[in-house]
Amino acid sequence: MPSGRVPLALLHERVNAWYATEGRAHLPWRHPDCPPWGVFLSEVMSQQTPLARVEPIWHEWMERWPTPAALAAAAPGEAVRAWGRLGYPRRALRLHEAATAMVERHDGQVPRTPEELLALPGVGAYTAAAVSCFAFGLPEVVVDTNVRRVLARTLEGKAFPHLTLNRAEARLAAASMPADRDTANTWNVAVMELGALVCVARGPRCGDCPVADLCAWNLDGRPAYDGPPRRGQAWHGTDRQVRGELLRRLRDSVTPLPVQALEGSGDDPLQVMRCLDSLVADGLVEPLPRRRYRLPA
DNA sequence: TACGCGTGGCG
DNA sequence: TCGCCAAGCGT
Repeated sequence: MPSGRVPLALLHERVNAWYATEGRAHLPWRHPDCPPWGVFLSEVMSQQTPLARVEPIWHEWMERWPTPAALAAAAPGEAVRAWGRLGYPRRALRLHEAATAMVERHDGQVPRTPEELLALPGVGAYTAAAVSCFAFGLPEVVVDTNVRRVLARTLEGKAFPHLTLNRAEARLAAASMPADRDTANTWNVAVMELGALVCVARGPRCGDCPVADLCAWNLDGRPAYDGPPRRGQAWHGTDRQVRGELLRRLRDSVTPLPVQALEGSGDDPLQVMRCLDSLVADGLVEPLPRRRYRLPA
């Protein structure tokens, strides 16, 4: 439960002022001339992915596919190939599908409202709100992992939020929004940035924080996290690893690969074939006659 | 609601 | 070293 003791107006003022001087204004999708399509791309690419890895891929995509129509005209497999090692490659496929939907339903434009954005593949509550706000200036409630952590600490005095975003937390985020539209738009990006640069998960830099003297967690002596265990993500020997290796081989080949060239993608042959089937089912891989495979044309 | 989904860097 | 974490989404 929020303490109700943190003065929100002061919180907004401090965080927004901090962002004006310390925020990464050089990020290309934050440039005033960046089109909504560039913002849209950056948001999908940034899902569960550090920005440092996103930036070079973003530049390549914007040069190659500067509009939704340009991407929609390409083969989906080319989007998967250009995705490189960004991770979660289904996002590349969904971007291609979203671009197609923009051409068919939105006159080739990125839609403006959260409702329209939510209807696009690969767009959830966070991305819809972020694009509405950052590309079009609508004061939506933008809640990502950074915002959740900052609010958990400053308002609730906890080291980390719950494992999953629940209704009470969404209410808290909405209630913590500035009433003024311009202030709200800056707040959305500024509080995210504070979580990304200062109020980080491990080793928070409270000495550099503009609201350390208001933060319930800091004022309470930064008590350790005492909630349920935060489950890690298995990797070695998992389907994820095998799928990643299969896709890496297919990305690196200009021509279709025979199944023999893919068999060594894991230690368990049955697992490799199961993963290959799952990639086909996901639309990330296209099967050809004579047991050959390629990225979808 | 809980889980599966890539990849790589950092403490 | 190795587990944790990163501008989440779909089922």
